[in-house]
Amino acid sequence: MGIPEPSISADEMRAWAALFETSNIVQYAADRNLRDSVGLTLAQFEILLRIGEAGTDGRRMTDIADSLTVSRSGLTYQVGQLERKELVLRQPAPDDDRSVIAHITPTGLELLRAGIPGYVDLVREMLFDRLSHADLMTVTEILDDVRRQLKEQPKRSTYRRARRAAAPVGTGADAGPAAGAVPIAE
Amino acid sequence: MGIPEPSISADEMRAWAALFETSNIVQYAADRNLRDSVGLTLAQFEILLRIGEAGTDGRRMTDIADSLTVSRSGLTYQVGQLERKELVLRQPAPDDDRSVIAHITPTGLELLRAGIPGYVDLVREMLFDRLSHADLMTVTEILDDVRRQLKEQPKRSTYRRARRAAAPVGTGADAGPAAGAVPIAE
DNA sequence: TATTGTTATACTCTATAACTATA
DNA sequence: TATAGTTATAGAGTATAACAATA
Repeated sequence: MGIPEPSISADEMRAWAALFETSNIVQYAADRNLRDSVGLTLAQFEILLRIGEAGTDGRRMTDIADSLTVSRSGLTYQVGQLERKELVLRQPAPDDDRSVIAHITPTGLELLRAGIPGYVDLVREMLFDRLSHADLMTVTEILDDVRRQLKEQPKRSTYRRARRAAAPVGTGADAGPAAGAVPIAE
Repeated sequence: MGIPEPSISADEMRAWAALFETSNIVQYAADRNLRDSVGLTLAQFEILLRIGEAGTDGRRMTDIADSLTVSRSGLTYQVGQLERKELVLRQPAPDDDRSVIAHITPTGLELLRAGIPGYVDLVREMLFDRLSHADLMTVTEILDDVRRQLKEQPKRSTYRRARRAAAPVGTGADAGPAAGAVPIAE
């Protein structure tokens, strides 16, 4: 009863909680801010950013999906929203007739320019005004490396299978399996 | 045209992107994993974790909401889902008749124990197997500090007002305001 | 008056899988 | 066969504001 060893996983889960919550709090705030300032959700704004970054060349749909945490159909939906607002234009790719290239429109670019300063400011005020530049670089190096690794393999639309079958929600009777004590955190 | 100085904000936005994307990728994977293994979304599982951690005392709804990125009504909805599955039980608070305390049920505890190992493993494999323990501690210290600060003031259900009025989406004509060049990132 | 929590409505988004078309 | 993208549909989740009750 009760777990004595601080155990590695406790450290890890605190680290994960810090990452998780910090990221979510800022994302939430950015979402509210962007809805107010430019009428887009954070998800939409991030997509528009990706497309805008590509300049006049535009960007393939799959490319965009891979650079974000969005499914194909989810991206189709969101780009559809952007297109309805005339911030984006889809055109067939010249080299591969299966592909579609999304281009940013002048209106879209305008909106991007209107939204970016506030977005940058918000992230700075919430995150970076509380960090030394050294810490900033440290975190970036570490996380950027992890991110790069994570983006390599999963190839999007694949996901880890469960490693452990469990009661499918309602099966209220089966011997307690894994952990043995009330205190969570392990 | 084109932005010469790498500018602080470019560094910052890369740091933010690393945090943002890493967190999202892992959250997405954890969500899929938990749906498979215990039939809960990550959001629901996190709520159940909060309630489970509190043990027999249970936990006030507001308390839970404040420890997460959920609105009051959103929490009511999600706890309602958990209650329908009999993983949680709500009872009026003895000391404050406005408050409601959520308790975990034996079934809920069982499910928590079934789900935690896989969750911990996933986070470890995706995140911490790619980090030295020193880096782990560094990131935790830095982010934990930021998180603590962020959680103090915003007091939940408040949010920053937009700092800059902008075209409400469809106003396709007004002089380009803020930034001056195509390349985004500033 | 401020807080706690719930409800109601409308809407947005997501999951899933089927489907078309090209490589 | 595999990849690119869309569609359809059902369901889950969210935003907003109004509401009741207690502090």
